Amino acid sequence: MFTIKEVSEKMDVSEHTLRFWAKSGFFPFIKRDQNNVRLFSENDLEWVKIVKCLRTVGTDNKSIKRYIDLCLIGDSTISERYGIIQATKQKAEQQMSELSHQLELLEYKENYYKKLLKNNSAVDEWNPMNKVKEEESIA
Amino acid sequence: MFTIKEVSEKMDVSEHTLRFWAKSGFFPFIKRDQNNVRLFSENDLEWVKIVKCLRTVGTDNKSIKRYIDLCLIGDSTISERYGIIQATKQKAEQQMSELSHQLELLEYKENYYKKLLKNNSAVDEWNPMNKVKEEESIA
DNA sequence: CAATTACTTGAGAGTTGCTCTCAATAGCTT
DNA sequence: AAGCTATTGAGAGCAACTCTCAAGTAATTG
Repeated sequence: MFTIKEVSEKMDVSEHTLRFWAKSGFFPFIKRDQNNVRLFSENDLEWVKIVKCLRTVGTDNKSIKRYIDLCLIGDSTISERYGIIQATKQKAEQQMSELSHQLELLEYKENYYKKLLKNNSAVDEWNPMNKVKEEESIA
Repeated sequence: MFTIKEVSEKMDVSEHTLRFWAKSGFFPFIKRDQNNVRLFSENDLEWVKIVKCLRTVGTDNKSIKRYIDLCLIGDSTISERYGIIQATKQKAEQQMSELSHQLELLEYKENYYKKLLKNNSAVDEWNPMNKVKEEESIA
C-alpha cells in the first residue's frame, strides 16, 4: 500500500493532481487508513496508469470518467471500451505524426540559426558593409 | 493578404485563438484595412506557423512572447533563440517517446479487449459455470 | 513530555489558455 | 431597405490543474 506521496513519485504525477483525480472518481477502489489517509494498492496504480495514459493523449476528464464507469459496470461494456481504446490509439498516432511534423520545422530553424551563428562570428561586425537590410523580421 | 477566417482555415487554428494570439503580441507585423480588419501577409503566416509549432510542443504563452521579442530585437539574440529552439526540439522528442510508451499500453489494452470479445461471443453466458469471480475491476 | 518536523486532508482561491457570447459595425445582395 | 455574412473588442465561462491554507496526526528530538 502506498501513500499519495509515494504514488506521486512512482508515477510522476503531482500529489495535487492525484487528489484532484481521486475527487473526480478516477480511482474507485482506494482505501483509507484509520486517519483518513489514502492508501493505493497495486491495483489502484493500474488505474493511475490508465488515467495518466488517457490524459497524456488529451482525453478530457469527462470521457475518462465515462471509461472508468464502463469498467465498473463490467463485461457488458467491453465492446464500448474496446472502441474507446481504439479511438484513443488513433488520437495518439495522429499526435505523433503532428509532433514529428513540428520537429521538422524545429530542425529547419535549428540549422538556420546554426548557419547564422557561424557567419556572424566570421564577419567583421563593425564594418558597415556587413549591415543587412531586412524588410521585416522573420520568426 | 488573408483575413482571419482564411488564416484559420489555412493553418487549422480557430479564429478565436488567432485573435487571442494577436492580442498576446504574437504577430507583430499584422496590418489592418480601412475598417480595422486584420490582414495577414505571407510573412505573418510564418509567425502563425512558429507559434503553432511552439504551442503544439506545450511551450507556454509567456515563453512564446519572449521568443517573438527576441526575434524583433534582431541578430544579437540569435544564440538565445538557437537555445530555445534546441530546448523545444528536445521537449518534442521527449513527448514523442512518452506518446509511443503510452501507445504500447493502449495496444496491450486493445489486445486484451479483443481477446475478451472473442471469448465472450464463444461462451454460453447463461451457464453459471462461466461466471468468473473478480476481486476488483480492472481499468 | 513538550516541541519541532513531516505528512496528510479538504476547501477554496488563483492560473493558463483558450472558447464562446454578444453588441456594434461594415459591405454585399436582392 | 432589409437580410446575410464577416469582422471587431470586451468580457464571461470553462477545463484541468496548481497553489495556499488551516487543521489533524504521527514520529522524532531536546
